[in-house]
Amino acid sequence: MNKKITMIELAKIARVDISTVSRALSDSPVVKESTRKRIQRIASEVGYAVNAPASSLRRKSARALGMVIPLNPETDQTMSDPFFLEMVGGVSQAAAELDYDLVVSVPREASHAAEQRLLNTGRADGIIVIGQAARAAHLNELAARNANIVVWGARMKGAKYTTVGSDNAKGGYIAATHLFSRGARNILFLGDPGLPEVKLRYEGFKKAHKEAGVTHDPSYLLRMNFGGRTTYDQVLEFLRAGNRIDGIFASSDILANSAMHALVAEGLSIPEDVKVVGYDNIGQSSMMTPPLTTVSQSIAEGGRLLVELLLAKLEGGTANSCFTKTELIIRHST
Amino acid sequence: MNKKITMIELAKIARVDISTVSRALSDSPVVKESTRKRIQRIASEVGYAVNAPASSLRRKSARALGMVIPLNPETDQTMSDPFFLEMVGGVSQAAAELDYDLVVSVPREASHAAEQRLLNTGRADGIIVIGQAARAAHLNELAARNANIVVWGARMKGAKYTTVGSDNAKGGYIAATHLFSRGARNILFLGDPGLPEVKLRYEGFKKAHKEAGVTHDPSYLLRMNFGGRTTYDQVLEFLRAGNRIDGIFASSDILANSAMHALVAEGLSIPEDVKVVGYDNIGQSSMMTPPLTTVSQSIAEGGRLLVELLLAKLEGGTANSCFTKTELIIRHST
DNA sequence: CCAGTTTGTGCAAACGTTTGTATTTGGAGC
DNA sequence: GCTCCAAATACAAACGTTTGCACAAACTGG
Repeated sequence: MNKKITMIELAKIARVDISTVSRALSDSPVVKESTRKRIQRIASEVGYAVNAPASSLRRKSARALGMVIPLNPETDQTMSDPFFLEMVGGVSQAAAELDYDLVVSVPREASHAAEQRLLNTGRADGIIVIGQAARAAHLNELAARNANIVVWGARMKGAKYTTVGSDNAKGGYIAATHLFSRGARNILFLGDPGLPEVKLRYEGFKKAHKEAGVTHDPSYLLRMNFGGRTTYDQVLEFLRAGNRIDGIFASSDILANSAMHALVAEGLSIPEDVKVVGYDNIGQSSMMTPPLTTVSQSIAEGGRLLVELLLAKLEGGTANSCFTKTELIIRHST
Repeated sequence: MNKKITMIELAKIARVDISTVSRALSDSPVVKESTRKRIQRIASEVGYAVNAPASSLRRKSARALGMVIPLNPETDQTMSDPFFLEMVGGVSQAAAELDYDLVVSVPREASHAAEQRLLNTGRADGIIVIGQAARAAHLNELAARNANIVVWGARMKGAKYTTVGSDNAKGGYIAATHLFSRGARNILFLGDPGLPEVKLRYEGFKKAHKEAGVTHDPSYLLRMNFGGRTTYDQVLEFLRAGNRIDGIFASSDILANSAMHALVAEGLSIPEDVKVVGYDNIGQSSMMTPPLTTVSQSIAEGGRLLVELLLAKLEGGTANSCFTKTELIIRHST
């Protein structure tokens, strides 16, 4: 490391005071344009970069956002779920464009220690939490202390924090409606309605049934967590128990994929025998066999919104919870 | 934000000097055990956390690692490739366990500006770069300046930096050998040998052919980048041109998946007509139809190794490049 | 009981910025 | 040529830690 140059040395080179350098580098209008340009030129010539810790210390702001991705061992979601990971991409991009760094934390425990730490240590100015699930109480507690926090997920009653998420009820509704339009009448729902997001999807799903005059047998709900490890077996068992279906709505693409796998194993063809709709529109869904029709959550848009709302909060504004565009991506026409 | 408490106030409460508090919190053996315990207790009671920027400034170490995931627009790899993203998970976990924070950066341009910035601003003590591709020269330049940098990828001739990666040559070799053992003789290779990793995989692949006495027709190499967007069409075209194959070795699971898709479209069954082997063992590969036999890169292990080697470097040690366990995951027996 | 040693704490100086305030500089107006 | 004002720059005090050093207290052995 060619010994790092400091602002003081830069000031010496430019023959001005260090304070002028500081102001010049932050584009303060108070320093004369010619001086500013000159200092900036010198800075880039010698490869100077403002020391982040020092700057953060003095300004009491890290210009960094924390991103917390809680892996609830209970729901069996792992880092390999592309949904989570696409979210990292989206948020990272959005943060970078606004010149914020992103500190990622993947806590194992269910407490809100990770959030606390990021905020209390001053390493992040605000944090983005992906998924609330059983942690809503914790998050509320944090939010109550006026913490700058934005959450990806469904808006829950009484939640004190800002959320961004897809319109889950609408998502469930359009998925079911699509299946009806393709002739499906006996639709299996996959997911854990214990999670607020899934609950809303299920409700939208049922609402569509009611409106279409199709009865939904509650036993056509297969409870399973997001991990997808048990999906194949559960669906297989369901089919072998003699249940007849012509449609599946899975609350995530990963579940849909495993379910399709089970269908094929039972000799059913997709979409001729059974039509399948997923949720998320992860990158892989277009490459599945057959390409999966799914409800798009606009993960990239979500990432951008999360960052924007958080920054608005940091600047003292109020940020309202909002939905990302929730639409059906139709991948096979039958 | 209940106004953050500082070490000074903590010292007042504990009726000791701030320096003692500092030492106590960092588990210095020089402060008496009873005092240490007492201070730590008080700290956790009042919810005190050491201010990271101040600490970083003083210690000249951020206790944070940078992770750079360059998205080369040329090779069309996007954040949605689960491989990259699983890597984030692995590294993040490993870093957290060693009490380091992880600053993630996803630069768009091909320069090494992101690495520079993370290092120069002192926001990260060292950085992990995922993939080298066309950036080897940049990375060498950085490494030459004694930068603390560890790279995921194949070890390249003359590279000055430490690398961690799977044993690509071995991977290609065992993939081909497996296909032979299943009776395949006309194997199609998918990937871009312009990339060092893929080149090695291809060489191992050819070596296996030579040893098995099977001739490899160079036209059975379909050049394509990692994105996978064109794979389906390329494979389809290849088949429709009348080429007969009974095996495919794809240099990534994503490519393998699209290729399988094309095979099915041509009425070929897997693995009866064509046996397919992928590379990476991403989470989805076990859920494909049929489950994909693939060469495992041990991404989680890779993440751990990257972090460990980088920390070793930070502590002044020398870190030798190394391989992760590279093994075949057999998912269908035929 | 005193010198010498160990053990535990306190003092104070950094670390590299940012920013409120003071000071200089260079013009304009008279 | 002097005053006054604005524009541009310099001064200096923080920000919250860590750590070398000095110091005090408590032991040890002779």
